[in-house]
Amino acid sequence: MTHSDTVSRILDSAESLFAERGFAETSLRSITAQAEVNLAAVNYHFGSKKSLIQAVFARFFTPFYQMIESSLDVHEKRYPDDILSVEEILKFVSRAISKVSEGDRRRLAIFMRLLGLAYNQGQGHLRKFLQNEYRAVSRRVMELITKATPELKAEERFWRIHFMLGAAAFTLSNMEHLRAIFEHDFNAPCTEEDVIAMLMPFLGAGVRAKSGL
Amino acid sequence: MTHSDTVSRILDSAESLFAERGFAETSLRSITAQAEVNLAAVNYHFGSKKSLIQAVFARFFTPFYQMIESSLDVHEKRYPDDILSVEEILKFVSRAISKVSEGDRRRLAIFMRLLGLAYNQGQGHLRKFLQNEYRAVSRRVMELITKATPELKAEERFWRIHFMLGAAAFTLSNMEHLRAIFEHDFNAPCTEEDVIAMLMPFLGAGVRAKSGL
DNA sequence: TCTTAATTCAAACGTCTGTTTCAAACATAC
DNA sequence: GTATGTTTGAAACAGACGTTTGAATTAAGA
Repeated sequence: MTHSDTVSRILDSAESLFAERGFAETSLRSITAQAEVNLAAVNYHFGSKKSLIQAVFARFFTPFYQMIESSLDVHEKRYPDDILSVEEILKFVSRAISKVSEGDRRRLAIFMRLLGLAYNQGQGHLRKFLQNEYRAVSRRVMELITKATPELKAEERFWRIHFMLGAAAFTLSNMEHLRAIFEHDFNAPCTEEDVIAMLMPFLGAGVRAKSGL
Repeated sequence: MTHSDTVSRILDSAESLFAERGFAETSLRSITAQAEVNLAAVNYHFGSKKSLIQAVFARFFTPFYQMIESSLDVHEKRYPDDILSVEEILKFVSRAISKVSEGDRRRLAIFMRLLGLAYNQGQGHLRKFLQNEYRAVSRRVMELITKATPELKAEERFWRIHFMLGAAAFTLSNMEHLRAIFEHDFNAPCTEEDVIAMLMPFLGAGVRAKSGL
């Protein structure tokens, strides 16, 4: 068993258990048991539980943000001065998410669940960590949205961006529960892609709503 | 110190600490310390930590749902057969929230934070508890929304209701953080009422968006 | 006032937590 | 093969946790 094998086995187990139970509710012992590695391996390779949590996020978010960056670069090179619509911007984001979680169906749900947890657990440590770590990309997306919604006052745009983030994070992070309820109520299947396809026009119409001020 | 005094002191402390840190991250010792009561009082009066958590929610949600129920009753008696718009339905809900948290500014934030946590912590125990406990009222609101959006297919309405719930729960439960960011970025004050006023048209436009199917 | 029940209190219980220790096993280079 | 640095392993650590106990205190009714 090579070094990186142990590390990634820990990350795999931590990722799924964190998404399933939350951070405080997941013990290092349950992680190392599922990963079939020694308990001490976590502190040896990551230093602490806190650092492990950050490492789990970094493994998710770094390729995600890189994907957005590069696809935006490609687009801007091909169509300079093109102004994207909100829906098109969201498409870039959702495509990046799909690419990152490619192959493993479960990873999309995990990704979103972790995003939701980052905002709701641990007194905001994770939120601050992510904000500092990926400031550049979020700035860039924010500026694109600003260009896409010139009619909005900056203050109102700020809030609407967070309304969008909230609707997306909440829905997608509870995707599994909600889909179960849906399939029970309607006796019909419903894929993640279906939900995302319905989410887009909701968000688009929301940001373009007549001002409430 | 009478019986109910100890009980409500525990509930007060638990409420604010849960909202601040989450459930697993809040110990009974920190709750009883802040409440200035004995540690054993929690298990004596509530039986367990789990029951205490449910009691905290019940104290919040019972008057909240009763407020909605009664105000809807009044309205339907005065204007039978009146079909409410989505915005009007949301007004009923938000007014009920305001009434319940009347007096204490902090309670609105706590209320929402708890709602967000209920969906994101503890493997969904709380979500199920709330769903079972307050099934009647949520059904009633759902039916009103159905009447308000006859053009939507039932499946799409299901998801849009949850998109709304998500945007509201996420935004309002992170209200304190978001307001801090806002006031830093814009050097301008921003009240809870301002945010809610901006949230309404966003949600209204979202549910009325052209179908994405 | 005496009795009885309800409540508070300090202390302890057993269990689980993240972390540390240090020897054993491993890999790598000379 | 020996020496060196890296990784694993079993065990133990100290501390925090929710819960229980049983005696002390308070409140209430007859």
